[in-house]
Amino acid sequence: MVNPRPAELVVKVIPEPVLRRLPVYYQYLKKIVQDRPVEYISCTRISEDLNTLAIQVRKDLEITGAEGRPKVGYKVAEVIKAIENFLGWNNTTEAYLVGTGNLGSALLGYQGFKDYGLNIVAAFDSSPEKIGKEIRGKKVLSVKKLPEMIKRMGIKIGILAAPAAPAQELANMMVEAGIKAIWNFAPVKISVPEGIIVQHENLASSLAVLSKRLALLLAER
Amino acid sequence: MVNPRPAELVVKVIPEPVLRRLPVYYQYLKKIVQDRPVEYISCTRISEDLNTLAIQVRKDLEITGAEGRPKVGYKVAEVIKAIENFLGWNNTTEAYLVGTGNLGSALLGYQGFKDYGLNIVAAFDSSPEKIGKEIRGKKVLSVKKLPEMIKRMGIKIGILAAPAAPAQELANMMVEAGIKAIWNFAPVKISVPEGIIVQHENLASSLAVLSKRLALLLAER
DNA sequence: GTTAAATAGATAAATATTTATCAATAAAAG
DNA sequence: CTTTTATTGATAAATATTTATCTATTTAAC
Repeated sequence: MVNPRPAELVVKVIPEPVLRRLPVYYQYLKKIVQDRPVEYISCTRISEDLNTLAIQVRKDLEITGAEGRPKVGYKVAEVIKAIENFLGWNNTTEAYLVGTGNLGSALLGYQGFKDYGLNIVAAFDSSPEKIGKEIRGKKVLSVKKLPEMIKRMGIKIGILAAPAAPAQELANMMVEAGIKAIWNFAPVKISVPEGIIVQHENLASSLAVLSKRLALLLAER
Repeated sequence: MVNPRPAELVVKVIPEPVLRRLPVYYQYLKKIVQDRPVEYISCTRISEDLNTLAIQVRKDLEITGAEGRPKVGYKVAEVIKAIENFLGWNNTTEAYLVGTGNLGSALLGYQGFKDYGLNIVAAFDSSPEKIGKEIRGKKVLSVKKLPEMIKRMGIKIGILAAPAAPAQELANMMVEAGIKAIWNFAPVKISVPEGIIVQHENLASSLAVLSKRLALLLAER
């Protein structure tokens, strides 16, 4: 007889596609309750509205721990909570943003982050004209202060919205100072030591999918 | 004996993960040649620099039709061209942008798009203060003119950077006027008729992956 | 020349992810 | 109260994607 591993050690690894779909349900359900009070909703209904398969929705929700009732469906509020808890969006995480160009400014002004438990508390830039000013209500500090501030405030997430050229160096600086996760919007792959998380955000990747699909579409007939 | 399908009808469908990786190679290779003139590069080298597996790189490049030589590797310039051709980035596609808030403005100012064969030729907004002005050098027109302009210019790609609320309506308007592909940055899933492409860009999805991985990292030990 | 090394290309195996099927359950209809 | 229906939850199958193995080829070193 084989001894099963103790439950604590079985770290169930969640497929990335599932993780990426959860926020879609989350946004959808939040909109649902906002538009009109709905207590229950079924996977069938969700899948029709989001144009996917009911089985997939069921599988995905199962992972969050949400439980439904036959013939009725899931309690909307419970699913929202389940997704929040599962993703760790129930309590706020503070982050620093580095680079206040077009994209950086847009990210600073994005109101949606607070729904996802993310709070950008300050921005950093190297340009003297920007340092000391405020952008979208957030203080802009000199990148020279970045390491010290990361340490002092115990910041764990860094959002990198700098140009390609200085991106790697800025990432090194952040990691050195104790950042554990970098959300990278710079159009280069950055290297980090083992144990540090990098989430690469690449517009070009999405555009590639779009371009190819459009090309195929226009080519057929 | 089974008759194989004629070659023209065998539309080889490309896995989305592959499509998403191609721009990463593309950016990497462009940077390589920019930094110093390199004629050949091997999969091994690429995989080391990008921290992936050589086999994957080889498989991915194979799809673009690039050919390498044993012991030497691929001609850098040829791979770049192969990716461009494969994704249809070799000739420019014109696009309209709808919504000139923080994100819309950032997209208007993004210089990288021209490398990917995308040219945002005009922007549309409903706010009277913005109409008639220029943002990042691009004219802002009234959304009322959107359908007419799409038809007149034969625009095929619409970039939707509006708030969630009007997103669906704007999408409808675009499709009605002849748009074939929508790059959607609004934080809602939008529905379109069969045959129209929607590429959903969801920051929350990426953040979900980051959040979960960070939570797991901080939880261990 | 001959041999060794590095690499692409082809084929096969392994793994991850999606989709389908079936059984159990609770609500609603008759 | 019984039957029907819609639904979840569990299990299984199918498909997609990644990773490994093997072979052939080309270059460079000896």
